[in-house]
Amino acid sequence: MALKYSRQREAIKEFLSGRKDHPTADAVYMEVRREFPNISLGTVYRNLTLLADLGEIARVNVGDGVDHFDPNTALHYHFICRACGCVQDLDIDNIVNINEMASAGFDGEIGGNVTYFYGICGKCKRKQLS
Amino acid sequence: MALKYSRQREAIKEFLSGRKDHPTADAVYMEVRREFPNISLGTVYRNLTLLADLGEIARVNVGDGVDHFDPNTALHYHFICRACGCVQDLDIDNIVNINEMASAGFDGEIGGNVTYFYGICGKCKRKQLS
DNA sequence: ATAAAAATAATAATCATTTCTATTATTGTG
DNA sequence: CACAATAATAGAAATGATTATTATTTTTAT
Repeated sequence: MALKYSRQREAIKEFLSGRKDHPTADAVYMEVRREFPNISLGTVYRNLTLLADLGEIARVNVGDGVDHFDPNTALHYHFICRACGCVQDLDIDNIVNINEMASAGFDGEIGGNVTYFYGICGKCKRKQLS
Repeated sequence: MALKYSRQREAIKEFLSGRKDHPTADAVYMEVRREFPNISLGTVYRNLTLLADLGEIARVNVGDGVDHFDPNTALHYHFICRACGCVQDLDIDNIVNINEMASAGFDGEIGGNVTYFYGICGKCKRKQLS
């Protein structure tokens, strides 16, 4: 099944590429709908899954029950605010090799890890003080 | 709303305490049903949530779309097999302080992190070789 | 221009989980 | 022990995210 161009898919990719807030499928739907008023949610889901499978975007599971999508496919870590639920990128320069640590004394093979951090984001922290 | 005893809740707690395989709510339901043939799935969910809120068990999100439950509430890490989906405990002795690393240059407050490892478990690895 | 194949919109289905409600079980007090 | 207050239950319906289905529309190679 050779890939065929679709304006909807381009719009989804285009929208996502300008985002740093890791939108959900529904958030993508809401926005792309302004350009394509009768795009269906199913189309959004199908294309997000396709793009993720192609490796053009990343699906991010931060444990809040909803999938988020990230135009940045490079390895990096995420922070999730317990107060507002926002998802932000973290810039950890020292990449610790926790995979090797975990491999010690384990009889299987560790291929990777998923790590996310949670707490209170800067905005919510400032709001609490006032 | 003061807590009241319930035989169903005891059975759920009892069953879970003897497990190392991190069962899902449905798996708990299937087993406890042998003792309480008409326990409802809703009761299982409600009690698992209650026990987790009380801190007597832990809810484990390993990114497979289903919640798992763990009688071990102490800090430890999990491994998920990409082949069979099993969830195992990992024994990492050196606990790296990645929270502090992530905090560097971040304007919010990091309270914790969720980390899980994935790969091929020992059993599946051996199966692949044969 | 056209026909094959892929993508779409709209809708129905699925799956995990939560909520609702009438009934049952637990428990503190007389 | 009886009994009333209230928490917990079973069963069923509801919810929310996601996937599947299908008839129609787009894309694209010839």
